[in-house]
Amino acid sequence: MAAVKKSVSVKDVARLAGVSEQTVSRTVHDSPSVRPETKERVRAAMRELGYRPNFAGRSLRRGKFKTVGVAMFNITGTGNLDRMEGFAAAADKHGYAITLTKVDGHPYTLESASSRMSALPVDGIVVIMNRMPADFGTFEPLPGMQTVLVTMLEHPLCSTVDNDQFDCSRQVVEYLLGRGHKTVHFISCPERSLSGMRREEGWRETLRAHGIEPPQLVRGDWTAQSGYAAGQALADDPTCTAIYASNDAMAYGCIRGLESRGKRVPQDVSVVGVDDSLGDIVPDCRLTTVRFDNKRVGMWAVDKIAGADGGASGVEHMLIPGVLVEGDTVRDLC
Amino acid sequence: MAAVKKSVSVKDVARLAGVSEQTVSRTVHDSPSVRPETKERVRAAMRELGYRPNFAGRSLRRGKFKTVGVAMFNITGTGNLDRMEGFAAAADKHGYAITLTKVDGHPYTLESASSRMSALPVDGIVVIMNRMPADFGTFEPLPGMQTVLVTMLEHPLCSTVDNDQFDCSRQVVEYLLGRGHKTVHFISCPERSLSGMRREEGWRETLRAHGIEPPQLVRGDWTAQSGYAAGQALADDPTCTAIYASNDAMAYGCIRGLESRGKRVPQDVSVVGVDDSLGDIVPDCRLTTVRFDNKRVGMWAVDKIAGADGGASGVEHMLIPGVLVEGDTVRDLC
DNA sequence: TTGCACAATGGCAACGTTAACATTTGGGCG
DNA sequence: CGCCCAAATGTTAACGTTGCCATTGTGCAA
Repeated sequence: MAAVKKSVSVKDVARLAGVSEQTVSRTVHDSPSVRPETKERVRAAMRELGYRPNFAGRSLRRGKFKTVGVAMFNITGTGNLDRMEGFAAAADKHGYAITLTKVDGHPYTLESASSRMSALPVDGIVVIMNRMPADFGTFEPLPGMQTVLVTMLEHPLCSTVDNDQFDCSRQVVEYLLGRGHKTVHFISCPERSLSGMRREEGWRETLRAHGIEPPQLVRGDWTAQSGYAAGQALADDPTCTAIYASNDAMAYGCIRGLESRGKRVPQDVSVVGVDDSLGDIVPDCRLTTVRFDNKRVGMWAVDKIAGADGGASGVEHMLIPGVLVEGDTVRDLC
Repeated sequence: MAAVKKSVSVKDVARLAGVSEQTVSRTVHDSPSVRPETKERVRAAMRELGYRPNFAGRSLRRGKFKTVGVAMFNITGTGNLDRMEGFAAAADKHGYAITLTKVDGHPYTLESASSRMSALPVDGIVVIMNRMPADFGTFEPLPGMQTVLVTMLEHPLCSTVDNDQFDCSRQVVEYLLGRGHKTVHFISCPERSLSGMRREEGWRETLRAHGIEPPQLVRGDWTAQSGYAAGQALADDPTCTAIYASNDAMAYGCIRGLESRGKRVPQDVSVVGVDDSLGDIVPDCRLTTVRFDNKRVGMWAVDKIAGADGGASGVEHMLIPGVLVEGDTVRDLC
């Protein structure tokens, strides 16, 4: 029993309620031009039959899906969870849904992400870029399909949004200089990371802007082990009183590396990380770090599409600053 | 120019190619009953007009969306990223898409997740449960809408899938006993966690199955700090040679707590965690832990829906075992 | 009483696609 | 030469919804 052979449509509800299909539709949309008692009768019929509006029929009629497609080359990545939180929140706000797709990265092109998504019921596309797509310069979004890229690079035809990596470094460097440190050493990341390179630029240029020649950087590979090695290497450098690491894992590794050489943090050396990813994992260390607002990045991207809602809005580029979170790993020399 | 007023339909392509709409449709689906040269002509027309099949029209006609809805109460949660990777991979395999929705947890009911999703273009629903919904016992899935719950609890009407938490503890306890430890101490988690409680049960029952009365457990709160305190507390217990912590953060905290009391890991005490979440964050410690296969959990859920593809498949319950990953934090006493 | 405005409801068509059935064409064979 | 079959293509209708316009009913002013 209760075996629903086929889905219930407005027609069925209309028949049961003894009204026209149009009146059912109007009731669904709570139009003021339906008498309350009629509405109630229709609603009762809907309940009895278990009516649920059919999305396909509706979209076909309206020519809109109220859905934003999110294309990712890699699902597992720092901050993706928070970004998704943002996607979902913004979509929710606009009455939109999110359709998620993993795009095969061979080739790693915006074109492949875009065409993959365009077969799905979406009104706009968000592409999360992890590295430089081969066609970044030449790509053009599908006509009528607003496309937002999550990247720090600016694109002439697509809006873009990302964390402000340069500003992140600026904040850290100025914070440390403001605490009386004469210079800031840097533990970098592999050169293929766009955001990491931008952090490096920010560190370098901010120091120069303060008339300080950046010291030799130590190259890391994102892991705590590489941070550990960097910490040991820097422990013997008497000019090194402040270290800025490209991520928290390296910062933590660095602290342990310094300790292994008899240096104490923050008494002897100050250390700052980026990412706020240590959370509750480490018991003995409240690291000073920069917290990015990936949720806001995600919201901005979806807002751009769902907020425009047809009205073609212009291309915009947004960089969202992080917030420096003070822990216990920086000493104030002043 | 190239301003696309309205979308191109089969009709437009048909006109340009000088064939019927049906032939266009057949070409799209690469039907063998269209002559190769005709196909080529149609394809050329599609390219020229930039034709993309309309999802709504297709779904309306077919009565299927080829989409699985994923409802989450909390997007940010351990393992969610891996699960999503699994959702996306399985969806891809079946030619399905994933629609993601965050469900407001007030009230925290399966009903609210289900009705939220049912307004969207989905053929089936996956609900990720983080805790016990108020209506778990009474919930019935919408007719014709296959519903899979990601939870360790079994439901009479919905298929379920999750990590096998009991087996995880069994593996850890038997591994430690097999290394000659006489008993295994346990750092638990807050009582509201379903999975945590199941780990606790597994620990207790496996010890009993080996004729060992479980020692007093130490209650933690998932944080490294609580693990640190637990480690300090257990450091003075001479019977404690092996500690099993409900997650990696507490395990790591515990190691540091033991060290602070002069105990060394693994020489004096062995420590095992769960989650494999330390990754590259910690420089000096390759923790023995249990790695869950959340990607497989996600794949199973979507497979169940997309794989059935209309043919109503029965209710199944799946628990996916984790894998014990040997690090350097367990001593073999044999 | 008539006309008119307005509220409530109904009828129809169209959105884009494709299943089912219908038609045309060409070729092989008796 | 006519018949039949198969391959290739065309025609029609329907999926569920809703915008547009038409119709009906009701109360009120002229």
